[in-house]
Amino acid sequence: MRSPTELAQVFRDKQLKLKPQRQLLFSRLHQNKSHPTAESLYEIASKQMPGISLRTIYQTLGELAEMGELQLVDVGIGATRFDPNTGDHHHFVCESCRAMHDVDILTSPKMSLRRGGGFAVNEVGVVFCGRCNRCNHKQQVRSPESQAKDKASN
Amino acid sequence: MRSPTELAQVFRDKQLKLKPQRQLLFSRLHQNKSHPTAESLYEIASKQMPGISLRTIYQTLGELAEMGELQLVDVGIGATRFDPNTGDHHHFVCESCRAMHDVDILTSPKMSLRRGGGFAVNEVGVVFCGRCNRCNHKQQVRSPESQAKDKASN
DNA sequence: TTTCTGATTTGCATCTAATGCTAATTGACA
DNA sequence: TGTCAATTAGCATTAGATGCAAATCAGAAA
Ligand SMILES: [Mn+2]
Ligand SMILES: [Mn+2]
Ligand SMILES: [Zn+2]
Ligand SMILES: [Zn+2]
Repeated sequence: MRSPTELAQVFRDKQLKLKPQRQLLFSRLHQNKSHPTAESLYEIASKQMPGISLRTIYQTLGELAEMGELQLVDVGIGATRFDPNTGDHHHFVCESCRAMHDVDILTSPKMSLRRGGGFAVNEVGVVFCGRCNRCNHKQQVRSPESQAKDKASN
Repeated sequence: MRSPTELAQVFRDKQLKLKPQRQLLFSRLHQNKSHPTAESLYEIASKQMPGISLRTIYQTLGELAEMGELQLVDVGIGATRFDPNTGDHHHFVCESCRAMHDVDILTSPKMSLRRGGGFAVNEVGVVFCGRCNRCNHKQQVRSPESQAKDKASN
């Protein structure tokens, strides 16, 4: 995803308004490696802009995704994650704390794309599911509630 | 997944009752390659047993999954799919009609398992997303409503 | 065969994640 | 400064799924 300033330019060029809500999200997303959900961004954004609407978060994230600035990652467990890293990579997700980490691509794009038994393949997603080091050490499985609070970042 | 008769035995051994609802689902699931959702199984089962509850479908599918007789496949688009094929394989899903097809494993298990940047990986899921041949031919994108009706099978 | 009892089913409430809708607000430009 | 389309925010609604408790029933025991 481009830098907040570059994005601002893009938005201006498209006659889109530069509301503070957007600018805030641009900055919270830029170089964010935490793979946040809409809700987690909402919590973070609310600290700096109390009263911001969750609806706006969804709205803006949707726009950015449509513009190709964000990648949507849905691993089938919990909510959709938003990833400003639009490069070709995959993900590991901890089934205990739900933290998500990048996994640099292992499968050669050649092998993965354009093969699927004779179908037109647009996208290949690889998800590694397991336990992160941190969760592996503490024995306890943490409650889904406490998990949500992990991904503060940026 | 085992055959209906084998499953019946397993259930008896565990002092679980052999209700007709279960037997019906056993038979609708056995060797079913359509990767049905709970709802689609509900529709199918309702034809033979009007009045069967969707809650029971979810219940029974959950039990079978917990017993390792079914594989849950969640591709992040639409509902969870249930797969009686518990072998090591992956999936192609058509983003137009949502049909799901098996993709025989391409990644060597060695390469995929036990690698993810230093995490304990339990499972690797590969999802190919695109358009199936049928949808590729007809231009039109079909409505999500009409799509649901494809997966009649067994 | 009848009785008894815990397993099962079912309907309904509830939940999470997300989207639809619309009135109120506001940035940008004339 | 006024205008107006873009944007926001609040609320309703949806899809998919699970929690809960009363009613039902398979099958062991008598
Ligand atoms: Mn990533
Ligand atoms: Mn399969
Ligand atoms: Zn973890
Ligand atoms: Zn298709």
